[in-house]
Amino acid sequence: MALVTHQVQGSYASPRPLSLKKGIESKNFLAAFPIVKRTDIILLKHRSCLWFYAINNDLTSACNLFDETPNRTVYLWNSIIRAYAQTHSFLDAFSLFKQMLASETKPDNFTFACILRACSEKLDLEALKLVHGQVIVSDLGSDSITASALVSAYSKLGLVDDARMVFDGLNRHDLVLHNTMITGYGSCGYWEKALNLFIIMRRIGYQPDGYTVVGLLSGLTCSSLLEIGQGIHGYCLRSGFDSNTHISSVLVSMYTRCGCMNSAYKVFSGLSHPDLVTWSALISGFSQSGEYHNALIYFRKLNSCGKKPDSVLISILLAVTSQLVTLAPGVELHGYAIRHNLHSEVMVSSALIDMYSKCGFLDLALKVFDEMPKRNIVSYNSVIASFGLYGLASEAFEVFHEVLERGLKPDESTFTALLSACSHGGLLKEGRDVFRRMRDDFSIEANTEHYVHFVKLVGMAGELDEAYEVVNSLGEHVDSGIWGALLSCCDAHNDLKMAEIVSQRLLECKQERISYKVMVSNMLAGNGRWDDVKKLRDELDGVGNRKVCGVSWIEV
DNA sequence: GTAGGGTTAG
Repeated sequence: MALVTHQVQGSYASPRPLSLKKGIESKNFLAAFPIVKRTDIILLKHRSCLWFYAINNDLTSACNLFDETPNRTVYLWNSIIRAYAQTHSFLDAFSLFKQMLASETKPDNFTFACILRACSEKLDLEALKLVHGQVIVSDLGSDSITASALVSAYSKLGLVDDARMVFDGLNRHDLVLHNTMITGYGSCGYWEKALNLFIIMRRIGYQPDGYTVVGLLSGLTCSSLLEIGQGIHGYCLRSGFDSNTHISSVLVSMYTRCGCMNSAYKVFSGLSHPDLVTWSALISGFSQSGEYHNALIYFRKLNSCGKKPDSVLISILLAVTSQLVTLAPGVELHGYAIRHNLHSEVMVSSALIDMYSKCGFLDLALKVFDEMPKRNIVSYNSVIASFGLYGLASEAFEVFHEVLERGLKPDESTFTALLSACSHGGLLKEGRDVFRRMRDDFSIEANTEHYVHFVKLVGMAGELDEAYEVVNSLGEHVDSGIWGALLSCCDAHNDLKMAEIVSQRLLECKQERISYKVMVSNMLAGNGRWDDVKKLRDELDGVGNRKVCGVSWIEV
């Protein structure tokens, strides 16, 4: 009772009992008990019962027992805080932590580890900084358990430099700290830094374990890093890690990202008992490499093994069905999600919005969006993209304003969706404004997709010189897709002169593509420049691409 | 105290 009457301070509410996600069956209770040999039976009884209640979805009893315990040890505080944190009742966990700070019992390194994890899971940087301050006040800044929790928390919030500062502030680094820092680098995309730290770790004499290889593998995201991934895979085989499903899933995922589906499949088929995550990694791999039918085939195989999809796999499959523009399986998945109470999960709903809008049912997509109990930036992005897809740019902007009103932070995809909407809707002024605000107000640097949409927007509006200047300002290493966008604008406006300039630039950048040549060839033909068409035809002949030479080829 | 699959971006 007393626990519920604790003061509400700041935004932290009083703890309330909630069900635990992963309860342990009662029958395992006795087997899991430690052997009792010593004195403080009452305390031990409280401690054990509290633990028993906590793991059996009975936080009310756990709370009551906690309140009744006269001398609350650190262990007891940690147990109850952990119980709330594990059910994602973060406000309750924080509230208890504050009460603990005010009590006679001071938090130890395990309390901080638990509360720091809660900060990162809640993506609460403000709380993380406050707790970090408390760590220093408590003189636990050099403790390896607290430090690894800090490194992990900062990394999960994308603040890998802050994580490194914590790491560097320690005199001695154990294996877990190295692993945590390597994982931080890997998950933030700094594969080189991860490898450098790995090399240092090896020099010190640490033997890499499963956590180390997972951390390293997670940083390998493109085909140029395939060789490094293969090297790490070799190490896994030599170390006998290949039967570990965690590591296998990461290997499948790494090979997929590196564009090597054959190797991904080999890793998967080498497992005698792949679990749901490994199956999902494979199916996602097929989806990402455009093998949508294989994705569905392996989903059926998974079903025949008696395994049932969870919300992640449903989201993957919905993305597959939206790519295939096949409504029926998408609706079936929606039904399955409803029956298993997964339809309200943000990830599933966002994938449903995308699926319905791509299959031509914007109204159903909006219905899913309206009924979502919780939304995040991805769900907003999905609905902005949906409006854009249907040419409803002003509606897309309305949703964008709602994002800002709700205090959500727009990301790269938000601006891709908005610029795409402007491009489809021909909103030149608004598009220019968004492109500027993205950098000035939201500190997001334009990526290839942003430029493709922006160049198309400006170019299609007839401002070809401006569009050219935008692409030209990007220098030599500009993605050919951006030049391609400009070329299609030249085609739309039949500006052959500009198209030839663009072709020349593509040639200089060694980024010529057959499709671009075909486009220029068609434009030349349209303008009666048959000699130039023939020249292009000969070039294409030379590389065996005569068949792709489009309309102009037939007319020649 | 550290690890797996992830929905949006034509």
